[in-house]
Amino acid sequence: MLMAGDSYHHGDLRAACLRAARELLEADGTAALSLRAVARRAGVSPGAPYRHYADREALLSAVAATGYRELAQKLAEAYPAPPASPLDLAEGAVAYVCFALDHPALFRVMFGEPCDPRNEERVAAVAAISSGVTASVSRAFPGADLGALSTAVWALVHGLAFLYLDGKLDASAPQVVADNVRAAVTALFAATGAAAPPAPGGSRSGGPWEPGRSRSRR
Amino acid sequence: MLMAGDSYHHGDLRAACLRAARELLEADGTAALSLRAVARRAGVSPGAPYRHYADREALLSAVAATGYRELAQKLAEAYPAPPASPLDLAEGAVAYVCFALDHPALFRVMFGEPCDPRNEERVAAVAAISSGVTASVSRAFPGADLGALSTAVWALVHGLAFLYLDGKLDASAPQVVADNVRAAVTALFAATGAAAPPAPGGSRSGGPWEPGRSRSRR
DNA sequence: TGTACATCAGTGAACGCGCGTTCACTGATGTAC
DNA sequence: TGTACATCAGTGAACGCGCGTTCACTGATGTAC
Repeated sequence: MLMAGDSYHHGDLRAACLRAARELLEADGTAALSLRAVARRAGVSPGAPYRHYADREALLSAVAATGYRELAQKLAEAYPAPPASPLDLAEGAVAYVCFALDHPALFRVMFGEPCDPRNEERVAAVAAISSGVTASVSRAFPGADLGALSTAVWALVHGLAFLYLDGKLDASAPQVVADNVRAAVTALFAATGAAAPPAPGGSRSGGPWEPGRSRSRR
Repeated sequence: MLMAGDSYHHGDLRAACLRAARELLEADGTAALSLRAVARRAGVSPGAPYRHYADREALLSAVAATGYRELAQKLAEAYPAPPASPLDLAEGAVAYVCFALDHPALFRVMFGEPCDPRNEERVAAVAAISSGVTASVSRAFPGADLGALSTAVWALVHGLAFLYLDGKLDASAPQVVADNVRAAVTALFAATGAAAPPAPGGSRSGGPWEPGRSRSRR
């Protein structure tokens, strides 16, 4: 009878490898994850992971998939209950960028190297993010060219994440990042018109985001 | 007396290493560039590059710098003589994405891994791109919150490049990419108002980009 | 112009390393009777 | 319940590899006189 953490041989080495890989990424901050290091960390011989993963690439894809799922989760949490306005998208952007900065090495595994398109788990997890973005955009901008606009919004957010990750933008403090991400998203919308519902008593164009009016974040 | 390609010892090994590195990136398509491979390709012993680069990291930064400069060049070429409208930004986006797809491995060296912020050449080359974007944005959107909007535009374009590079978006044909990039950028502007100068006789919102009206590209 | 010398770019062998992957094996677990 | 067997997760040693980097050296080039 299997029990978590106390089972047949090692137990669930498949999951243990994923955990070890994630820990290594957090600890060493490097995206150069090796199978041997994972095995070592999982307390297992170098050959053991091959019982569960065909090769290094397969493990990497599985790790990436856990990251995609976690990111999707964070995005879902970032929106207020019915996500409805363009400004809600800014909160999604903040969540996306924060995820990247909280897990830089993982993020690079997810997006920083060519990925194996034949790994179904991976493809499915990415599709979930993509369709989540599309759903949010469709509610924030009813009637827009959904495909093109979703692509643009995802790209905007994704690009912000990478630029922060690379140190191309000031990522010195989480609050600074959050404010600047909101400002960037807002500026893009503000520059081109007045998509957002008018703020009570506030002009929206070009001004900095007012922290006092911050949206529903936990 | 030094002459190009016929000089003191090897000649200009510093430049030859850069060339070899670029060739390897193009040929092998991998961003895992090794000093030894570069030396081999340059027809020189493994230790030779150390006369010109302190270590692998230094060579990588120098390679990245050539990439930044080349990208800046391409961006400059993408704009019509006085870049003035938001739609011109779409052409810049197309150029940026095309550069990434034309040089995927190089692009990943430039942006796909943590970069050494103490390499001055590298920092300067990045700053050139950043300020180029800012200049264009300031002309396309006079009066906007320049800092935030430039960040947003760069991020948008940068994110598009990465999503295409990762296969997250359909990159099957250059023309498809160009059209979709224009559509994405246009959709973002269109969704939020009417920033672009009205096209003669054309509604702008949500529709696909009309190829016949293509902007000044060479 | 010729000679002696200093410089320094490139050589090639060597170092120690960690890697991915294979493979015959062992031994714990589950199962058939 | 007990025994014989089949399964298969994990072992540990080994393979061949390419890597970054060092180092004493050599020999072509430039320079001082």
